[in-house]
Amino acid sequence: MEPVTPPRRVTIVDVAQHAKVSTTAVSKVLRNAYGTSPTMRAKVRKAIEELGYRPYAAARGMRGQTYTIGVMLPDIRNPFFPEILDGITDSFQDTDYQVLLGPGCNGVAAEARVTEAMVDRGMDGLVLIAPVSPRSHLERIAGLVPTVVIGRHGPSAAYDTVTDDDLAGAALVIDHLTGLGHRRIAHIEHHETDPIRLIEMPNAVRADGYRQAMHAHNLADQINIVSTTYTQEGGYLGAQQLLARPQRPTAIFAGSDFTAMGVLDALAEAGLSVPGDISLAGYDNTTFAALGQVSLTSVDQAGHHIGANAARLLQDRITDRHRPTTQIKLSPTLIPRRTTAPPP
Amino acid sequence: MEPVTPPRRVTIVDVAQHAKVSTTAVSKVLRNAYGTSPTMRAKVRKAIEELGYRPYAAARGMRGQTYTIGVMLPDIRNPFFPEILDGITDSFQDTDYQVLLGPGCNGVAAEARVTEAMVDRGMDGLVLIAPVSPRSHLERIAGLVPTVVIGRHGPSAAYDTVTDDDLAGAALVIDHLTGLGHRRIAHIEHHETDPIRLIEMPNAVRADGYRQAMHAHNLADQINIVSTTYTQEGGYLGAQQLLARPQRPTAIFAGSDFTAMGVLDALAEAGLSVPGDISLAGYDNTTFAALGQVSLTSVDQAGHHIGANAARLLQDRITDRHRPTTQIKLSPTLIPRRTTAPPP
DNA sequence: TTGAAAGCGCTAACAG
DNA sequence: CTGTTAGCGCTTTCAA
Repeated sequence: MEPVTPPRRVTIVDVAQHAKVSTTAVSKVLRNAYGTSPTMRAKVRKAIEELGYRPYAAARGMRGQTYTIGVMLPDIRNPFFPEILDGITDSFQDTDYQVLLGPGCNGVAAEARVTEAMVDRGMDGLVLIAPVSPRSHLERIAGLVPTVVIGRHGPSAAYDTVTDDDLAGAALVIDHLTGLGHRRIAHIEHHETDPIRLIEMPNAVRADGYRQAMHAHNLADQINIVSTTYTQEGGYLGAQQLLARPQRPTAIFAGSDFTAMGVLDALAEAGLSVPGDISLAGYDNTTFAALGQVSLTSVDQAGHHIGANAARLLQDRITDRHRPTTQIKLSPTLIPRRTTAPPP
Repeated sequence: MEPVTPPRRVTIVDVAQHAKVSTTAVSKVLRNAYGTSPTMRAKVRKAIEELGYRPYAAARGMRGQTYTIGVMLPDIRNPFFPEILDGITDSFQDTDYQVLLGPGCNGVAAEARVTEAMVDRGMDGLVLIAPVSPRSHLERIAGLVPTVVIGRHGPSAAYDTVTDDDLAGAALVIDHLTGLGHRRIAHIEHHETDPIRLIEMPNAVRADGYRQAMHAHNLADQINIVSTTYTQEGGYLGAQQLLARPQRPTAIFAGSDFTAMGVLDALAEAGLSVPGDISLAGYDNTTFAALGQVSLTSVDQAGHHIGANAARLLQDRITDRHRPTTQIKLSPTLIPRRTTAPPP
């Protein structure tokens, strides 16, 4: 057997003929526009129902809206991002907008490709989650399409932003650890060199928060940072480096839960127990952290809340492109679990 | 400060004027169509470059192609799906197609909404990953747009399929466990009642594979199934039910890694050690299973391979809508880790 | 090999 | 309140 050629789509013209009205009328009913009598609405609705009509987005796109929101997700594997995504999709659930995701955006080039593709497809709004693209690119995109950027510190005149307070999050961890009696607290950061990203990226802000919090606790002389990446491997290598240094830390603040997973591997390999020998905290409160076998102390960012706020900002911006940009900063909370305890 | 109104997009007309040729010429060069001289191609390419022209997908869509592939992912949280997705996107990397994901497709209604939205947006091809929709809906969609279905057993005349051999996967697990000396091997399945899904869904096939393999090992009298869901909670509840039954199993085959995570929780709560008291195997070989702290024996499905095959089938079908449908079945492999050992 | 022109389905001026 | 009509940017006959 073989698939057959698809039948011609039902168009607004078919509906108009069936309902014995003009196409304008149909269009207006579709968009709940001004100037339609209840009688006409009923007739049109009935025809739409009977014919199974659905508006063709490409044609609508040619006249302005596509009713599509694009979300750029840097890493679909990071269990933190789905929360944000849910927050976004839930907010658009009862609207005519459909949310579509751009996958595989690892790196500046891939991000550019995906964002351009979204612009080309006439999307009505964009949410960029933790983009690594240079600011100039973000602002260019935002100049073309209403855009909200999540997880990038530093305000912009071109786009709205939603961030979690990474400075406060890092402080939560250090407060928790010092409260338990730790002094030799090390940090594993995601390496960053670009001067703008050094200010704007969450990883850089977390490292900064670590430094500031250590100062605040009069532990400036204990500051001990190793610079790898926010990956399991980065955590593994980072922990090995830390263990090789003269004074072994009694606690490690890993910049992300992924990193913490690698730290756990390295510590297990070195025959060290957690939290017996070393305490460990992560960041993002991912599913990994919550697993009973892992039970990692972590910082929760309320991803759903972040996404919902981004969606609201985006809808506002779509409504009024000229309103001043808004920056929303949300507060993280600490989730203490079994990987942190008083030092030995 | 406030964002400004975006400048008018560069169109094919601008390019034509700039290059001093017709719009037809530009269109042909864009699509590498027949009937363009090298001189003309060069002129047009130069103009495109200088003006930074990008084709507007909505306009293209009105005449046929949108150069967009839609992928429906049921659960973005399942760490198995990103592998498939990578396989798909990698295959489309060097083409003009852009892959976009439909998020939040949990349940029949949500799936319908997303698939319809993709059809409305004139997508050129669809990949549906492990859809739960009734077969009739899948075939209707496939009648409208070239479609490949992943992870749904049972051939269709309307769409191509790529599946992993779940029957063989279940057998791998049972072979492994019996090889270790287990006889009382229980299974936790995802509850299914719909008669068609009972044949087509991977979870149902895995349960079937468990039964067949137990028979093959002359352990038909030991068959012990509990029916919950493929979630952490489902695993937790399933394990509790198993422990409450008269003869405690020496091994549990959980239908998914998610399920296995819940089993681990329940066993820990009951004071049972893994694999000391009970061996445990999962399915999907997700990131969870690979975590050092967990180290779960699992079945690997070669997700990247699945995705790549689906992409190839889709491209073939887009090229020729009338070719007979193809069914591809891939073979899983067992990844033994530390949660399985000989019975006590 | 090249270009003129029609039209895809929809929206929005504008006229009635 | 309702309908006529002119495009949106692109592809595709068809004629030159």
